[in-house]
Amino acid sequence: MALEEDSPRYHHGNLKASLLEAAVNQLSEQAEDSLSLRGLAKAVGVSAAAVYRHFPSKEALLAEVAADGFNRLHEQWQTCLPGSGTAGARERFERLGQLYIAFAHASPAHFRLMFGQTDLRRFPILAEAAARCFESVRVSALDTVAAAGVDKKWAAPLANAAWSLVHGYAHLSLAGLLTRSETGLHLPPDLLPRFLQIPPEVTAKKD
Amino acid sequence: MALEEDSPRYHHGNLKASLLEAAVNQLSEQAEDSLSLRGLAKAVGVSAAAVYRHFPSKEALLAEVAADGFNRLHEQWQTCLPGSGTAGARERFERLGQLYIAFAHASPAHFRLMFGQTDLRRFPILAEAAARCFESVRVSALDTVAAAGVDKKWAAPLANAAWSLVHGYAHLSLAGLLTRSETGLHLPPDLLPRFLQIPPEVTAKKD
DNA sequence: TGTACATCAGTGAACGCGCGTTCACTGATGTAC
DNA sequence: TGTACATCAGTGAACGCGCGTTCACTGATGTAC
Repeated sequence: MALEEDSPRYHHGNLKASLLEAAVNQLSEQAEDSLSLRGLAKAVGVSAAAVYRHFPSKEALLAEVAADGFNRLHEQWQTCLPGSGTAGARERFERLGQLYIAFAHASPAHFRLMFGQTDLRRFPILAEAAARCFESVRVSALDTVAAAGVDKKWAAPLANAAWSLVHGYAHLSLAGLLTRSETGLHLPPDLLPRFLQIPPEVTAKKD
Repeated sequence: MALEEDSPRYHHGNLKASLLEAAVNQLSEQAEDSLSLRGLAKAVGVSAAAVYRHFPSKEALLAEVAADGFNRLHEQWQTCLPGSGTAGARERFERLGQLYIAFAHASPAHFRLMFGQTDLRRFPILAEAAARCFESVRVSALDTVAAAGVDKKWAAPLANAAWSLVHGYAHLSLAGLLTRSETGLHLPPDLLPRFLQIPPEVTAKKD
């Protein structure tokens, strides 16, 4: 299983993973709509036709790249899902949002690919990866609402509002449209407790 | 000045406006990245080369289409800018957001074009149209903060938060990712007073 | 351990397409006299 | 009012490009005997 990156062999051995990796790399440097199958194959040092051994179409490849993004996000979220660790429900929910924005800023084109191409959602591998992330948002919102003693019926609206805020912030700040502050996020403090209509001190620091 | 829509004449007479109109029409039916200069020319009944009498490039045309979107939005906003009318500052600010979301839902592809292609921002006609809209958001936030008796320094963070919320909501609901409610927007009620840390009743109904 | 063979991940050339853009041109318009 | 002419908004053919995809193929791999 000794893989030598440099030696060009007839059988690449790891082509599918390499293509996905190359795609993610290219997305850190160029816009998501300028990803080409041929360019990807070239980057990996393989003929364009070879791609079709591993993906039925360019779209299927893109769907897997997008799914990969959701999987990375979901993995980062493991540290702040209910039942995982030190902080309280509200802190975990806030951390979810912070990681979301951090991901978008770290990989803007990847982020846009994940949310831009609605028609890619028909590939199950993407739909499922995305659903797993969205479910995490909802679960965390429910957890937060429960921990705050708020009626459960507010969990879904809270999830929508918080997710919208975070998603919009990610999108607009990437586009350079928001005012800046020294601290990074230039938002009113304590938005979440206000969503929850609880004075900040009630739920603060309960670890 | 009698323009007959149907009769094909050698000189179109109104080609630039017709091209922009055709573009907006096509955006209501197809994705923003499938707009082609040739397709547009065909839709208007003119050769592709004729487009270059009115736009130096396809990008310039797209920039004008995006600018047109901002201009439409700005025009709709005239009824709810400070100094215009019946409602209070907070109601006007909320109305801004509602019109923003309504625009996005009415013309998803146009909306995405306006915010998606950051590199189009180098066309002054677009940059200026966009800046006019963004300025309205900031002015309205400032107005709202002032009317609520909140320190002016919160105007910018409020504008960012409210705009992010609305933009994210528009984007995510277009993608079909949010939970739905009968009333349309499925969000916690009275988000804005909570942003402002004012009990709803203080600023409600002051017309 | 050595050979035959099925499997399948690769190759490279080609297809056909639609695209943005350029070019030399043509024909309608409007103004000067 | 009629003619000459400059202007310029159109035409249609062509260029060159990069794209996704297909095809007949080749060569490496691993398994059966």
